[in-house]
Amino acid sequence: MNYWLMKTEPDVFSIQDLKESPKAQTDWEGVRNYQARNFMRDEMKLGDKVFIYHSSCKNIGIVGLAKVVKESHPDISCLDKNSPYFDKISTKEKPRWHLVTLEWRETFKSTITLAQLKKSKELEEMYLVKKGSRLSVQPVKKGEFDFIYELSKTQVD
DNA sequence: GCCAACGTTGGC
DNA sequence: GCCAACGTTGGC
Repeated sequence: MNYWLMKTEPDVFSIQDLKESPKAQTDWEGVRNYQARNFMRDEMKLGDKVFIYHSSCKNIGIVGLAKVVKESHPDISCLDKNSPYFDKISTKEKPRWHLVTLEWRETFKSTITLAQLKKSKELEEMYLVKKGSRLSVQPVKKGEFDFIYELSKTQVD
């Protein structure tokens, strides 16, 4: 079992949108960064747990939990001329981009804010809180996952 | 809206 | 293979 964190801009696709998707599942399309793609293509496995993180918004932070319900398959939005994620280099035979399918598990009672994560001694080594970290798909260590998940259960609004 | 940090592109 | 120019991310 591996643990991950995936960023999304809630104005584009929020955890509520995930929850309200058919079967509460969605193909995580639009990732256009090789390192992030490689995590999805090569390392994310069925049943892995994924923190959902809202970025570029009013209330930045981890908002809930999802799990991987389908491993790597092509991100066909890269072939769609009308998609904002269109990529002219990709072909049907060789799509450059791959994704996984996520299923909503829970939405935390309140957002675990980035500021809160940064203040936690236990998370000093977490990739997310390091300067200059921009990866939209990133691994989370088990200890970090457990600590944050515990926070989600104990904190009140 | 600003800007630091990072990634990508393309000329040489 | 280097690196300058440009584009993007994302917190503030």
